[in-house]
Amino acid sequence: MTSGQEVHTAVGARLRQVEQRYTASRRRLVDVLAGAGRPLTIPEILSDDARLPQSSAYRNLAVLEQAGVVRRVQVHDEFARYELDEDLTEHHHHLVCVGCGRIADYTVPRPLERALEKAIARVTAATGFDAHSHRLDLVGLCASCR
Amino acid sequence: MTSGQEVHTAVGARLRQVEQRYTASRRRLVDVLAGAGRPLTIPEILSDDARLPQSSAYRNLAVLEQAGVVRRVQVHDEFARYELDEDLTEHHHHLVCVGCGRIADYTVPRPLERALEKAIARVTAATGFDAHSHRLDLVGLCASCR
DNA sequence: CTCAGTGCAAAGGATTTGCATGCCG
DNA sequence: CGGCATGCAAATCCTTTGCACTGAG
Repeated sequence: MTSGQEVHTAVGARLRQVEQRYTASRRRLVDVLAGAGRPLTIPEILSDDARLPQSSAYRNLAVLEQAGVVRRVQVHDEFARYELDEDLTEHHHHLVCVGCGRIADYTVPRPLERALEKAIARVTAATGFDAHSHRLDLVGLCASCR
Repeated sequence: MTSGQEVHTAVGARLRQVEQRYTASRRRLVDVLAGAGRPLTIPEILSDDARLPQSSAYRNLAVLEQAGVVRRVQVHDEFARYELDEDLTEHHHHLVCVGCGRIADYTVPRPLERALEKAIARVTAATGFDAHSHRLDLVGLCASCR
């Protein structure tokens, strides 16, 4: 896990690469997401920092996504969710609770992760599909919804 | 892979379990999805069979989903997609092309699938999250978009 | 006859955009 | 100063719903 300061430095660099500024509200969005440790919906983000107007949140999250700073996570939920890019945090997957709709991060054992990557390489060779990344979600019930 | 006739029989049974009829338009939806071999968006489904009005398609897909006949697949796409439930087809995963937005089905080698299940069992034990199913998507570029 | 299913048109709701204003560079 | 970022409000667009009609049992 990188410190908050490092994250901001890295985010600033990425934004500059796509000729975007690292403004105060964008910084706030990054702060909220960095502090969550799980993908957040827009309503969650807005309630976390009341100074963020809805439309600016949507607009800035789109900019941040384009800059490779945040990632949009789509689930069966009605709301889209956002999280920091894995380069800024760590490679992980999601536990999707069908009871309460919450999403938690988790990481799989290193050996399995390696097996996944090997298998993905085989898929590329066999199908001609060039995989940039993979998503492994577990769908079920979290401890409090069981 | 089950034949078209078997699929209809199984679908009819599931609908009866939730006290729903297997009507002509529901049958058409199942036919379209069975013939696709990949998750389809509503526009794709509608253009495949012009006799399906939009609102009925949405409504019947919701019924079929509730009956466990179809599954809603959410991707970065703007449209939701639907596919037949895995019990009616076969356990598989998705190749998501970021170029054209298309989604293809694929299956991973049996040994990896077993490794996944073992790892999932460990996650359940360690975190208290009770996983009913898993999703493994590969995100990248398909052969024609490379 | 009764009631679920259908289809049209209108409503809903998350997300996007137009436009006037403020602020960074 | 010039142009991007902002914030409000209005528009978009996928999806859902109200309502009158049809058809199966």
